[in-house]
Amino acid sequence: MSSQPASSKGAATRELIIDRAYAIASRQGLEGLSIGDLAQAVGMSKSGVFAHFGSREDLQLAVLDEGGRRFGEFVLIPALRKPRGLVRLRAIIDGWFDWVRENQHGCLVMSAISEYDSRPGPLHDAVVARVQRWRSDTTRATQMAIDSGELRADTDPQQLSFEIFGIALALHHDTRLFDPKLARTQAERAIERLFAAHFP
Amino acid sequence: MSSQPASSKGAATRELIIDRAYAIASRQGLEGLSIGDLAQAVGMSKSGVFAHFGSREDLQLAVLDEGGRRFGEFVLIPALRKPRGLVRLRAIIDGWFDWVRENQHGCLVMSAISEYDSRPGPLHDAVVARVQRWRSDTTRATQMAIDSGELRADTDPQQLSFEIFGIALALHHDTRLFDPKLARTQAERAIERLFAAHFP
DNA sequence: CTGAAAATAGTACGATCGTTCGTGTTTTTC
DNA sequence: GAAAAACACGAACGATCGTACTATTTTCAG
Repeated sequence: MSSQPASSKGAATRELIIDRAYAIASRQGLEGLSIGDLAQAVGMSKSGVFAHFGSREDLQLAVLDEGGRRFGEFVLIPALRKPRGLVRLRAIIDGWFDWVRENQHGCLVMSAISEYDSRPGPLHDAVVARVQRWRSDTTRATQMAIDSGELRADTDPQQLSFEIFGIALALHHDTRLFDPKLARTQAERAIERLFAAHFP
Repeated sequence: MSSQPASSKGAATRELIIDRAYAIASRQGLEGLSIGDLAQAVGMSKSGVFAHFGSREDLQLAVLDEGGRRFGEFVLIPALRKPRGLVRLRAIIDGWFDWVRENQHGCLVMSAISEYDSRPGPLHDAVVARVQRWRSDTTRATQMAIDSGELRADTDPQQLSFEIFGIALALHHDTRLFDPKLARTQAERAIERLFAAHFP
């Protein structure tokens, strides 16, 4: 798959750079991503790497974008292939939980949220836009589960997705700081209790 | 108040340094705290500030400690003056929620969690120990509410405090990225629903 | 195959980082 | 008030940061 001619050499190495940058930033955060380290990781000169992006900030934006893209491909895309309603909503949640497990070393977007939540600038805006989109995707899936009658009609989809978000955050948190398996169990139990309270 | 002789000049300026450092690190994170900026903030020379701590890491540890201390003083201490049981547990949660509101610019401990959750070292260990203590405090308060019969006897206190933690994380998250007031309302509703599911 | 264009390397810059060291000043102790 | 101890300063260090500028190499179209 995706063995396109890659248009040009430059575009190909740019992809390589972003790939390595994603790996680094997932562990060190976008602020901990330096062009020197990155150049060494791809086996290029600093200036060679730098030339692909007008500035460090543009590089960070590109890497953040890649992070959001990978998350979407791992979680949202598969879920969208499921039928609307509770099945899809559960697919989103399960995919999200799996994502947390697969990325125990660190999730780029999550780190970015903490890094830029109260630091104005293009990166802050990009992070907010990303998270907002993701939240509204979840809310939309919740709304569909209400429309299909699988969740009670008086369910507030925004409230529900807020709480789902909280459980995912707690899972993310405990996975890193404490015991991943226990955290997963607790998160799943929390989700079940949450749904149970909203069944018709 | 607190016009103690401050033991010595050195201890007094050390307190001043940590106070300014706390303010900076709350916004920029402990990794974003530089000795140069800090020196300028306290009106001292870099080396003068540095001399109070053997290393930057020791400074960071001291600031983290101060952060935990302030959180404890704001949230836990007042709650411990309430009677055991649901009242105290609610005091913990309310205090926590208030803390998030009062620290919209940024919470040092929360930032530290993200910064060191997957970076080994003394700071990681200190963060984990702090959060672990806080979690067990919450769990203990939950257990007391079970013992008093205000929550169902089959309630799992660890599970419950996991979910409370998640709601607080979501509140923290949405307060920074989205609308603080809406987030607070959603968090409170989530707590009520959570308790309602565990009432006898 | 050739010439233009794109991609990469090399070098150097000013700034800032944490840290060390020697010296001077202030505080504490007797 | 003098001696001792604590404290603060200023300069300098090696390292690394992002970035600019100029060559050199590589790619691609005709």
